[in-house]
Amino acid sequence: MHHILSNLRIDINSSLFLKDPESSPLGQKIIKSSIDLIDHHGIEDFNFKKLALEIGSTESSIYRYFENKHRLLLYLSSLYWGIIEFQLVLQTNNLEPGMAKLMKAVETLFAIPQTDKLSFSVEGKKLRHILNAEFVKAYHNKHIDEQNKKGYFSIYKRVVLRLSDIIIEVNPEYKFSNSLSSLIIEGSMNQYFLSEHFHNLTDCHSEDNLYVFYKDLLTQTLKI
Amino acid sequence: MHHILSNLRIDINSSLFLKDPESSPLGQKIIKSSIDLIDHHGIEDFNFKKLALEIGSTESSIYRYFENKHRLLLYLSSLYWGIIEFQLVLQTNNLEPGMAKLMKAVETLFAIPQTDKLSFSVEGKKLRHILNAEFVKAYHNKHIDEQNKKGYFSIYKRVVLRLSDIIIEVNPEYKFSNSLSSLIIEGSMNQYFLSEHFHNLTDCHSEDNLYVFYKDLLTQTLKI
DNA sequence: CAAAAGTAATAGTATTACTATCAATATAGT
DNA sequence: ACTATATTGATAGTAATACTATTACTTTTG
Repeated sequence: MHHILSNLRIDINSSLFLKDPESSPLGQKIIKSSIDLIDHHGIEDFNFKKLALEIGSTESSIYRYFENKHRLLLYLSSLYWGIIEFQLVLQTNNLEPGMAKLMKAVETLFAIPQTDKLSFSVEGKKLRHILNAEFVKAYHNKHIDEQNKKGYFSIYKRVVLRLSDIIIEVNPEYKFSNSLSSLIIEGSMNQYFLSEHFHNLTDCHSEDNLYVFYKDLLTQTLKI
Repeated sequence: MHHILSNLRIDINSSLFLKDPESSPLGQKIIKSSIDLIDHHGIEDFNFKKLALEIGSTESSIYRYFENKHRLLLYLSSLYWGIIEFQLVLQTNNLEPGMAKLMKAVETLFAIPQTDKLSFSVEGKKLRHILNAEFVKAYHNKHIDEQNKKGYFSIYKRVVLRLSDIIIEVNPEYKFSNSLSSLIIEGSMNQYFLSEHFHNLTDCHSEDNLYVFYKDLLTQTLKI
């Protein structure tokens, strides 16, 4: 039902899975190997048959953990945003409101999620790559409203709203904090994607460039 | 091979179709009805069987025009961006470089594509809705690099670069014009999407709000 | 009016996503 | 050690989808 990270727990909506993957070696292998496979071949070329082959199990066994691969992607997304949220809080909650805090938050949002204290082994770099490449597919889907109601995106939404709060602290007069927050977060995933596939549509080919781009954008936009 | 718009032609990459849909009544019905159906039910619930039923034809007949539904989506995307590009040029090429020109460009990018001078009937509002909802799926796909090489996204890319050029005119010192342009364009589609499905993650629930949000963002960011 | 092109009708294949059933194995409690 | 229970493996099968193939009918064109 949740991941333990030191003594902090990441609560993943339990209706995303049929059986908690953390609770067994097979479940843990499912998570670990699905990240490897999706990272390497993309979600479209990924299915439970291939995953079963990879971990030396069977399709039917995997179906006992997840209803389908889309739920698994939502699980991985929640895991990712849960770690990011934890890091965001950890890095910023003791800082004074202001641009320095906001930029610390932005930096944290792009950082590789720290997975070493998770109860099972997950490669943070691969997890981030999956999210950058595939997260849009997690919500651009015909069941979005129904799934949203069930809370499958709540961690992600909380992250957007937390960044929005930090924006508001910088400039309480600013009227578009939610839009700016979502623009920044969605935008960063998209800029990664562009850098990989439509190289000349972005100037940000490294985290550093993206950081500078956003720092300038935010500093100018939120000037009082 | 192209759409006639007064005397301007929108060249759509001819390898996107097997047989030009403009060239026959059936082809025109395919375009018109696919827009209606995708607009109404989304791309996931759309297939050539349903389309055939809708227009009183057969699956095999439709397959003579398009290899698959993804190509059809790419065709519709090219049609959309082609119209937008035309409008963008029309509205801005006689303006003096500067913020007024940039904001005119931004306004044009969100506007409903004018389809009345097209050689066949297409509802601009529906076409825009499809793009806002489904365009990400046109390029978040495992064949992206191969398709990009074939030029399936060239009109879209040209639009991003045109906006980037207008940004540069405002402030020639600005180092992130490509990123800013793609952020604006992708962002606007995303803000529409958020307004529809994750209401509280955006403050832009109308074109006017989005315009104000961007105007402020751009004015501040590009200040010399 | 004949040739050609375009379309309809029908059937069929391959793949994918998912379900059902039952046997084998491991684990836990007594 | 023995039984009940949970977990996984093995196998088969279903339904839907995306796409292909073939043939016949209809319309257009020279």
